Amino acid sequence: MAVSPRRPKGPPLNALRAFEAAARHESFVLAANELGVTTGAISQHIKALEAWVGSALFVRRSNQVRLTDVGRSLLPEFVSAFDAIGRAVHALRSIKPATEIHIATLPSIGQLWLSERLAVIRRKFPDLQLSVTAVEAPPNLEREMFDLSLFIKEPGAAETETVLARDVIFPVCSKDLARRIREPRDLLQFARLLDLTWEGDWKHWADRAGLELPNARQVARYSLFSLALEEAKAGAGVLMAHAALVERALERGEVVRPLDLQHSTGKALTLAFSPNARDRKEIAAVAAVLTESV
Amino acid sequence: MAVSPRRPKGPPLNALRAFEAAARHESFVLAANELGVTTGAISQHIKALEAWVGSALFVRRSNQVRLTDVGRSLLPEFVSAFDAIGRAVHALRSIKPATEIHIATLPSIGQLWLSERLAVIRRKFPDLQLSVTAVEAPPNLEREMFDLSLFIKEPGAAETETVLARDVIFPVCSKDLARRIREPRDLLQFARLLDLTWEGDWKHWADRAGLELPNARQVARYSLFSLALEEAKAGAGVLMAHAALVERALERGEVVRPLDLQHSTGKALTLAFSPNARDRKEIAAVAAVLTESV
DNA sequence: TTTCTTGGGCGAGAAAAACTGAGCCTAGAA
DNA sequence: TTCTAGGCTCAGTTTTTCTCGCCCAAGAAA
Repeated sequence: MAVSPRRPKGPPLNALRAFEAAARHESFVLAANELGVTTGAISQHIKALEAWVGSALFVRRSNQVRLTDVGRSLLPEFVSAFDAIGRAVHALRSIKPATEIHIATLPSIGQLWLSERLAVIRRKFPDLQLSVTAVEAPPNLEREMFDLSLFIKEPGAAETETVLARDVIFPVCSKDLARRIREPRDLLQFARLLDLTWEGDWKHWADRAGLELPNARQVARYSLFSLALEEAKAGAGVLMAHAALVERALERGEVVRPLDLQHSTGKALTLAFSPNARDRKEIAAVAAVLTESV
Repeated sequence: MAVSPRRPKGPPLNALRAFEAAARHESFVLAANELGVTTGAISQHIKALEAWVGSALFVRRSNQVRLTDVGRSLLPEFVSAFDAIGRAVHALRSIKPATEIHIATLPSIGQLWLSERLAVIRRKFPDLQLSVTAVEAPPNLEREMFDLSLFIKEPGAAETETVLARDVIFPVCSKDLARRIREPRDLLQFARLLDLTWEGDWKHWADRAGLELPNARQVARYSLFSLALEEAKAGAGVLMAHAALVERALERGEVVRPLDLQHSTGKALTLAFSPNARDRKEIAAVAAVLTESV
């Protein structure tokens, strides 16, 4: 009889996780980003996994990776498996009262909306460690170790999300500039400021205003909304602003609304809860402060 | 705003797996055995995980570990999460035709029943790598990387299992001894041989035979059925045998049945399939040989 | 009682895995 | 044409994981 010394081993769990992330994003860079490692690490995990199965999971195309058909067919099973792990880990986390709360949000929301509310929360709950992580896209809260996330997005299921405010956009600029603006057409004399995250905002608002936008040179793009806002304060041009992000600047008079017309994007500033978060009193308390502060 | 450099990390996946196994068995030794590592490794994983949560998952009681209540409440979620992982990994494995087939079985079944059939299979499918792992208890085939398992057990769901033969027990001994046996009572003059795995066999058969077993000295226990069988061949006593395990020895006349009376244990020699195994032609072929050989 | 056995803890060192960083490559965009 | 984005590999390092040896306590056996 053939002796087989030990039980046959499965593939390394970390490689499976790397595969799941890479397959979901169909990109090593995004996967690496999600898992907080370099692409090299992902690449090696995938390679190890492919060696284990003896079959390619991705096709490498110089500039990008694509899932093979088998790879793609495997994906749903892996996604739900790691969702299950995520839920289990959340359950594990929730056996102790939270002393540290992790919030994920857009950089701009973090700086312009959350920041001052966070100060309130810290004052109210001095024992709580709050951490805010700026990420570009809403994380999967079943999976990742955030307790709350705050994004401007299409509202989803009510059990896991609370809508804080409808998302509304309108132009803002410095007082100086505003004096020279009477009607939408007047905006065109100034540079249009915009955040790369919301590239289409100007178009949406212009459509609503019946304004034709020349596809002009006169556009300044910023990778951060707050940068664009600073520029607007300084009179560099007109910024298409999201209400939640400029409420403070408007109150302070640092920028003004030259025109009343505003446009509802259909999205909303939305607070999302990780599994179990609603049942954990510290997290619920933080969420309550955020909700009531609107 | 508090800067939180990276995304909050979850606990190490391997620690979760260690917890799942340890919690399921409520024993570090068994968990270590299942995962193919030492207890020390398990111990460290658990410690790391407890540090991560900040709360005890097990209570250590010098001679054993017990799950805490919270630990126990977490278990089902972890079990199903790792089952999901197991299924995903099986799916992953099955994208390539099998070149290596792993079978789990009892040591005694491996030696006395499977061994010669394996030879047939090897002859028939020379390209196939067969590996047989001897384990004490039927592994969870959703989880572990076996393709087939072969055990004497209560038959379960028909989709994942095939019954090869009802489990029947009866006494066997050498020809010499058999000459001095006419009725059940005569057995008592000889040593009773038994395998630790089936400690209760003598009792069951004796009940059926209406025989009173003195709780005698005259019992020789072996950790391997095949050892006990060798002893029986040598005339050291009477062995309570399982039909499947002595069929060959009976054919060869190495042992004989001194009495006709046999007892059905209600269990069966059962071939179990891992997920997907039935759809993989190499595995199905191997299973067919085993099934037809009965 | 004493002794043995079993299951687990702890620490040091070894082994294995995972990660990073630099340099290279290609396709498509500017 | 050049630049950029996304990926690959390889070497070297860091981190994790594992083993090994020794200790301990409780319960079983003697």
